[in-house]
Amino acid sequence: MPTYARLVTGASVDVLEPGSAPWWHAHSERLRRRRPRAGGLTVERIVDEAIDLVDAEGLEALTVRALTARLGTSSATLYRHVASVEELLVLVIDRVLGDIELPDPDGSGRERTMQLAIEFRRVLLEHPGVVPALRASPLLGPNALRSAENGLTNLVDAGYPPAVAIQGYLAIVDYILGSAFFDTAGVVDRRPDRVSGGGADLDPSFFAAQRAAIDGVTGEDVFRFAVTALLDGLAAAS
Amino acid sequence: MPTYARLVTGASVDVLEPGSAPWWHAHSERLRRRRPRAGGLTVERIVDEAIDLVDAEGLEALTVRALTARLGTSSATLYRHVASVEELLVLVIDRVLGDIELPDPDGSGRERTMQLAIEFRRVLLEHPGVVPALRASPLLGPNALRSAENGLTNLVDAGYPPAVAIQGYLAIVDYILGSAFFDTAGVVDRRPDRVSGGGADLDPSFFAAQRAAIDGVTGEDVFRFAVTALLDGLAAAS
DNA sequence: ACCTGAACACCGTTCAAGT
DNA sequence: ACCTGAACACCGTTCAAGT
Repeated sequence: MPTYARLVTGASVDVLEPGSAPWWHAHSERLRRRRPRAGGLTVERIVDEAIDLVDAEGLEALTVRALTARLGTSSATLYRHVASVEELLVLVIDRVLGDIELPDPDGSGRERTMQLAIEFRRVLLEHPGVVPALRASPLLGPNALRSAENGLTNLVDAGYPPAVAIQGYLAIVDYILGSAFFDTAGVVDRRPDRVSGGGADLDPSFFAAQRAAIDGVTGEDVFRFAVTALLDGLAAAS
Repeated sequence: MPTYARLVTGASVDVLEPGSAPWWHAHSERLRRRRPRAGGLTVERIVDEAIDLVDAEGLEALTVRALTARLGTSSATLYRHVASVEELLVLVIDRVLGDIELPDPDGSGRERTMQLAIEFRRVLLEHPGVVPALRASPLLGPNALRSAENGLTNLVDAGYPPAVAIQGYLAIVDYILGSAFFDTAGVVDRRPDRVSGGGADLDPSFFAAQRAAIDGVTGEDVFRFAVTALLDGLAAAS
């Protein structure tokens, strides 16, 4: 049984849910023990190539065969570095979240909250194809935790009592993810037969259409408006 | 070429994007022309069975073969009633949205807004497995439009200027969908090997875990809090 | 006129057999 | 010690052949 997880981390490990806290722990252990050969395949190269593929052709184009063809190996080889597609998606997500630049620490808590929200959204919209995978696992990777910690700190620094800060944080994150999720609908499917179809089959999403119909109201406008409203509501609840 | 769409609505129709406005138009035409035999398969039966299957075993269990086995026919038969799985999902979504009960018209605009939001969320959480399919197409089905119209009317009746009402509506809908989306993560995957695993592989999502960690703060609490905050922010922007 | 067995071109994943 | 061709058990979808 030469599955990767069994070989490297013991038979019990492939039971761990990819993206769970114990899985992340086992994963970092795994990476530490790696002694990659020059020119050989690495998890990093696999994840980078996967993101490029999804950005170019959408999530449904991310198949083991397509990815390994790009990497110049056979599909079976992938499984020496990654236990499953599910695991690959978990790594892709945290990699993307690593692009989030934390806000200038000199700003006020409220300014930093807005900055982080906009930056979070920016990163997600930069990789629309990846967005649906956000839900496939809890966001417990190192990059996810780094942003979460910063987000909570910003709200506490803004002066909200901890209980309010937590609720506000959860509400804002749900909103960021929800808005990114639905603002990227329709952008993601890049199957050639759709793109070349023209007209009706390129129908944007309902919400995008509504926004476009209202002069000057962009997804970004609604986003700033909503986050501001949430922050004001937070103040009222304190 | 006996594909359903070609047979009934003409060769150009199977180019229509399922869930788009022209597709919905063609679909209602199609249903009007149907003269179903007694005991025969109907789109309604297919959709009902699909929802039952997804509720019981999750979205990834919804395969043509599994569904037609439940319906007592062969997989090929499904394609006489539905053009593709994508189309089936569009019908499933609008069917679920049909469960939304519109708020008591005697309430104030603000009360109705909150009622509709909570009811929308309730329906989505009742069918956690279908939630990810919400993004697969624009929400332009008859039931989706019915709720959207009500939602906008409620905000206008609450006294917000139309421009504010629209932005508020979009923000609230994004939030409802986002919160349902992430609150149902982890609940959806009911593959037997996961459910029986116990412990680590049942890890709830990050946000659910955080909520559970804070005594008495439920997803519902955060939801009411966030919608209230958005409404208050709306008032401030008017 | 309706239904379907068998096939097609895909998936993710495994493993015996190569080097 | 690492890689991979070929296979396995699935997908969604099609269509010739049945009734």
